[in-house]
Amino acid sequence: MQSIDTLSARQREILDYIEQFVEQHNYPPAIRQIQEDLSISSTSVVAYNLKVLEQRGMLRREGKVSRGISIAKSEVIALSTQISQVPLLGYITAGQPLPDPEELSSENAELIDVPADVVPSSKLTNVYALKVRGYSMIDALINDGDIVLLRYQETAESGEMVAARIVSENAVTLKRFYREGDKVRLQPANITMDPIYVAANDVRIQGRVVGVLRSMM
Amino acid sequence: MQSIDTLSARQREILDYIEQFVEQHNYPPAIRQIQEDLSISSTSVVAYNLKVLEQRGMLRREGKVSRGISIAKSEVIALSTQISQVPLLGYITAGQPLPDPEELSSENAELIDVPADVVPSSKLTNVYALKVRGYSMIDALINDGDIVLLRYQETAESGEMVAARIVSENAVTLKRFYREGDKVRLQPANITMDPIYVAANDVRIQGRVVGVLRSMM
DNA sequence: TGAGAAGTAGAATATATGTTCGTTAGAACT
DNA sequence: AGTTCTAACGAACATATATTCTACTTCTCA
Repeated sequence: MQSIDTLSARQREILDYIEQFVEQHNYPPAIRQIQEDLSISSTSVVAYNLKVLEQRGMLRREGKVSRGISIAKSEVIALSTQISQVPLLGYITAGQPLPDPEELSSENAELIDVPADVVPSSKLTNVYALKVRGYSMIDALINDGDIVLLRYQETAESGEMVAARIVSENAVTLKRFYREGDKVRLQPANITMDPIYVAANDVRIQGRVVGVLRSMM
Repeated sequence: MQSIDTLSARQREILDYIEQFVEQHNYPPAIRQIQEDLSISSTSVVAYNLKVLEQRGMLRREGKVSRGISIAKSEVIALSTQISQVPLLGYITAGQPLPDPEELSSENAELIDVPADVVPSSKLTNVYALKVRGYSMIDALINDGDIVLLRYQETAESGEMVAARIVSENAVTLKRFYREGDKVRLQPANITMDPIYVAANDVRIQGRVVGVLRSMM
């Protein structure tokens, strides 16, 4: 047998063929199909090479099962690029209250993809998206048209960026949250700008900002 | 036969089973497997219902092929969530020149997912990503740690946001580009800030900003 | 209430498909 | 040259799997 990560030409050929076949048909090829399409003289040759490929971990096989071949790689892809989506529940503006995240489960909401680099799929529960309207969030480095990703939570730890509703002003704002006694300091993400201070009981946290997506197409 | 979009309980059960089976095994189930696991009395019952499901377009079958079942839906998913990734080529700071996008094809670069909502996969050619270091891009509403998506191009139309290198200052900046005679106006995305004017021949466009990803985990 | 449609049963049949096994041809090594 | 190992052959074999056919139940609706 060759060194651990070298595949013979034939093995690579077979692997590619399987990959392509699954892509096209959504089900795996039979050994005979591989044999014929690749002009291999005998099914046993295919079987032999499949065994090698399996030992190398390039694919998995289910014994005695017709077409019981699955490519390991495609599983990895399926895992790493698993469909991570959150519902886009509506708009966020300075003046309006946020849409009710109770509709999180609503099936009719549009879904948007969230790359794992922004929010790991493991932490995607209770996360929803809102589209920003207007320029009121510019001090949070968020522009008109941006999509903000919020995790629904009513409390926050100091330093987290939250969607905060200031009750007395009936305004929603995105700022970093710092609890300071019976007051709350709301600090713009833009470090060149000054914080504002609000009475703690005048602030309702509506969610934590976990990401921002901006398209400039 | 029932109305066009009504499936019998058994049909739905079978469909769900297949879906789940494929999910788990990466290859489709055999008719007998469906029969046994769902405690159906005969394979012909399964065959009958599969035929109905196929006529409804819920799945596709390849005649006489073992396990030649593929769920239509999974194809759609495969298409709509196609893997859209771009290479992360390095960092962008105010002082440093940009990494050479020639390495675009370099296979060793880390890849990051780009949701279609940010950049449609059809327009993803020549796009690469850079991670922002420092706070020099705040006037472009871009923070330390953000990931900017750039399409490589050396010219730009007025109004596009570009990565511009100001030669005399050896600085890179992200601004909206406006050509005004032999001068160039570079306008911060933050509309509350003032533009700067530079001689046209002092500006090198390094790419167009097509998106921004910000993670706040 | 009765006939046709939709669905279920059971068994037999045909074939699609994985596996086994004895051989052979080279390559690598002694 | 002899041994050993990988890779490839070809055919026979066993069985996994789809299909077919007939008969029987339920359901639907005029």
